[in-house]
Amino acid sequence: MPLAETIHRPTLHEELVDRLRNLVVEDALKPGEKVPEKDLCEAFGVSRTPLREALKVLASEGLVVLQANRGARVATVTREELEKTFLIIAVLEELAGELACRNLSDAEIEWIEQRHDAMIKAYIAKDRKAYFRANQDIHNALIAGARNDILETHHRLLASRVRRARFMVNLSDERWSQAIQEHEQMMEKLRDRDCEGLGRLMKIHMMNKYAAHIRAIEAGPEDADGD
Amino acid sequence: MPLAETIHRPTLHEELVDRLRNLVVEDALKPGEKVPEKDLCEAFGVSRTPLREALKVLASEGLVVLQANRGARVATVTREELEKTFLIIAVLEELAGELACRNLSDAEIEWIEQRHDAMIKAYIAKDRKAYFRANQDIHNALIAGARNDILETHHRLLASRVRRARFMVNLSDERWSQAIQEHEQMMEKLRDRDCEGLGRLMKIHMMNKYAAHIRAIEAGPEDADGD
DNA sequence: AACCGTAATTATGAATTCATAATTCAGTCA
DNA sequence: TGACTGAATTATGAATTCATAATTACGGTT
Repeated sequence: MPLAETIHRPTLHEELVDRLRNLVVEDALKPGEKVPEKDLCEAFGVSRTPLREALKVLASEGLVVLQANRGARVATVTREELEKTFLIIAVLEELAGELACRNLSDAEIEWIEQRHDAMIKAYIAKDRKAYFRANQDIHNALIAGARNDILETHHRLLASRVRRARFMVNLSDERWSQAIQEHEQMMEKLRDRDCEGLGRLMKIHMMNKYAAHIRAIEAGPEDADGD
Repeated sequence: MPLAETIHRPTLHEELVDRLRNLVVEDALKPGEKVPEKDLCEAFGVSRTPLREALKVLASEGLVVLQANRGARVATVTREELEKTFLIIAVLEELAGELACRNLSDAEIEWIEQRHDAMIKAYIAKDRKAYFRANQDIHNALIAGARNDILETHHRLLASRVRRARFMVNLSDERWSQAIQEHEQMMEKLRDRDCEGLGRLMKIHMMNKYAAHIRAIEAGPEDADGD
């Protein structure tokens, strides 16, 4: 073990990338909205240079779109893009599940098991907030468990673009119970260290999540929180 | 059909992103090398502002690493990162193959078939340059055929990081003939529109490519061109 | 000669300034 | 009244400037 971890003092533009990304992901900046440099500079109390650098990075991540001489807009996600993105996320989660299943320690699986139990409790109590948190923890643990930071990065890039879509979907009772069942199966595979099986399930889980989302927006585009 | 396509005047920083990326991918800037802003500004005849914006983008793509107050270096790819990256590329190609197989028109498949024949001819003639070009065309056509620009983007991001590794590998006779066989099988699946089959093969093809590469660098790290 | 500390130099992060493209708005004319 | 023209305003792309961190060079000490 190294004596100490290298100290990391973030530069302004790095800080701004994070802050701006959060604004977008947390929906403080809504899709299609224009992002005037001046206002953001005032809001963050920085000059335009680091802010513009940050916008360039976010643009390369696809979170905002830059039009030359016309500034930045928060990227909108069309139904097509949503489908394209979900397909990719699904195969990345499949891979992540397979790798995580191989690499997670027993203690880590135990921790996931606990979060799983918490998720079930939240489901029974119909506590969507708690359910959502536990669900997030489990998925994050599985992605991180793959021990593949590049996979994690790309997963995060893709997920951030559809985050609103994923979590604003109106979680129907049917879908909710289906999701719970899928999670039960996933836990089983994980316990048994059936790695290919877990991967397959995670892919299916993601595709079902997408299908449920599409049904929700086709039915009516009012928002909600969700799975 | 629209009367005219929207004119796109690239900004300096966009232009620089492309140019710099090419320098890295084409190995004019070698891994680990420091990339001093001043020199590049002179080389490109621009001020530091757009160049720095471009470096931030390349850093977010992982092609260069930025150290605060210490400038940019071309990213080095460790063996671990190489493996992590290949795993992801493999599942993306699997997905791409499946989608391309469904979406490609007969005419497009015919075109790929022609490139495949050209590749075989190049193999028989032991013309590595021509082989390489045809091989690239085929892979690109399959990725593009997936009709998923987001998949294409992420594939490109990942591939650019390992491009040197992928194509500098010393292509052994054994591996070369194996690659040809794999391509034959892939063409067969494509002709039969066996989409899952093509996807599986493309994944395997990529993993074998990786394995061959590892064997090559374990054996001796002298460079060459290749499959 | 090797090592340490300090000053000079250089390179980088960030602010500011400048040039120009885009937008807004007032005024004109049909 | 409404659409068009063109000046005024605003916002953005890029260059320049400024401040500071990092590196190098130098000199003293042992």
